[in-house]
Amino acid sequence: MYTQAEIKDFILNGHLHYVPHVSIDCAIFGYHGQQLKILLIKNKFIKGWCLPGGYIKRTETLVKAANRIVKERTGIGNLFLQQFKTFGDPDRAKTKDFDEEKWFEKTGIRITKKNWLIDQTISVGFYSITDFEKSVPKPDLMSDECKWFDIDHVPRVEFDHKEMIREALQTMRIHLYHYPIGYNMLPEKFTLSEIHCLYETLLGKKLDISNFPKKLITLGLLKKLSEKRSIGAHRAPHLYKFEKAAYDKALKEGVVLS
Amino acid sequence: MYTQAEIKDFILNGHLHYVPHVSIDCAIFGYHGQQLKILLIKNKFIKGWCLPGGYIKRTETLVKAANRIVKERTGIGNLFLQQFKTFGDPDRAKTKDFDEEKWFEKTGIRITKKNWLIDQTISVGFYSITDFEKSVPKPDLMSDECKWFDIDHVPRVEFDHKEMIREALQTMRIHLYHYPIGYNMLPEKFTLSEIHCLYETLLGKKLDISNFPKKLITLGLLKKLSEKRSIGAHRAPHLYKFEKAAYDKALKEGVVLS
DNA sequence: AATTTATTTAGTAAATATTACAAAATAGAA
DNA sequence: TTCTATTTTGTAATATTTACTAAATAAATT
Repeated sequence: MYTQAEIKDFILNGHLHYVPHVSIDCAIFGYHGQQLKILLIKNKFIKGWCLPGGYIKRTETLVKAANRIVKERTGIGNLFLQQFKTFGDPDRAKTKDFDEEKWFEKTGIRITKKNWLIDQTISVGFYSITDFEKSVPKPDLMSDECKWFDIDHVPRVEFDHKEMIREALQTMRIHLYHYPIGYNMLPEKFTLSEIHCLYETLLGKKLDISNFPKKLITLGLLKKLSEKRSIGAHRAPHLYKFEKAAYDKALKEGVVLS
Repeated sequence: MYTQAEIKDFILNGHLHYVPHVSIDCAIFGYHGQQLKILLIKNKFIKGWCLPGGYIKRTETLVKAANRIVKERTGIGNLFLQQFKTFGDPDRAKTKDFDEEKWFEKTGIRITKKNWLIDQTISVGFYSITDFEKSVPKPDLMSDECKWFDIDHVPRVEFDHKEMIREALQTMRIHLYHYPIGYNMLPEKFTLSEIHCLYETLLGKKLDISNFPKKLITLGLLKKLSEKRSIGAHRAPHLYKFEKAAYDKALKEGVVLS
């Protein structure tokens, strides 16, 4: 929990430690098995849900700030992170549902028009991907809930966050098509089934189980290990790992996966 | 020309009209024939060249601000514009070469640490593409030159603008691969040679003259017109235009061109 | 120890797409 | 009419993708 003194200091003096007028919002995608989810938080003072977000410390790079925000919400550090778009419409943060009385009750402060939090803010959107089973969602200073929603059943979200989710998903899928993103989302050693399942979940479509790995192998991205994983009463799958050199080259120069 | 009074007002009161801490930088690509160029400006007070940039008016959307900036530098409005990345390293705007004396001489102001222009700024990068022959480059308030450079012979640039140029080019080429960008850069009616040449210039590589148009035609993106264009002592090429419906669908859903 | 089960993996034929090149078409100039 | 430069169509060779089949095999069951 955050103390009222902490909250008060953030509201009154935050602009000394953070860059005003700029925020970061994170579309944190979670997958597990065949389900793709997104992490949302419920702000205490407005009705709808929001993407987790925050401000940028004056000493931080953008990606470091995004990392911090994602770690605070999920408990997981050093996740794969990518910018997808920056949002800056003058009226993007308008809402009719701000509960002024509740704000005063919780913070003890009547916010003024001069406060740094009130002025127009431009938000840099990042997306990240993680196995949601490994996360421990935690609300932030201004919210009282933080949880995963199926990507097909997102509740009403505030501000321009619906557009953000759409753009994040679209960019993530284009990236997935061009770059071997998997490195950041699979354990060091994994089976062909696991990477196949990951791609199906993220892309939201079926990929032929027999043909899918061939592309990756043809491109030299995967290295077959002699180890196998024994799970269940059936042929044990080989373990693979990414071939670092080919992987980095593909990340840098781009490839085309299906 | 800008008067000293105008410059003074911008320095002292700009934060009332513009969103502080956020700027826009534009990688304006120009093509003509087989040459790809980029528009740079020479700031009066620092040594290297820079991407054209500016601040966002408090009433503007990001894309509207970018449009204004591009129009002010090139004379051309409503160009094709796309965000490519936002840059926010805390030390991104550091330079050793700021000429303080010259600044004072030109503006009559000793800039203080409290001035809105001095504080940390996060910059949203946009790229655009145009036929450079149609442009009339014009320096801005703080610069005395504005001109086109061959993409392979960019001079020393300041700040993180070298990285910006690299990122802009890379994003533009990925977009070109996924979306039929041509609509915004060709006259309404054009020949197959013209669109072929545009793609070769932007991608920086040769595309088979015979095979290239087949893809576009197969995808139903082009509509053959009965008109022809007579240029020179050889077979006159047919004119084509984009098939609006298929084009919009491709823009929305993405396709794969080569 | 043989059989069954579930799944991985290799293999392949057919369909499709790409590439490289050749040839035909044609508008205007000579 | 012939020549020139370029557009446009055609095609054979090659490569890739797709859909499907069959073999392999680890563990469970009989």
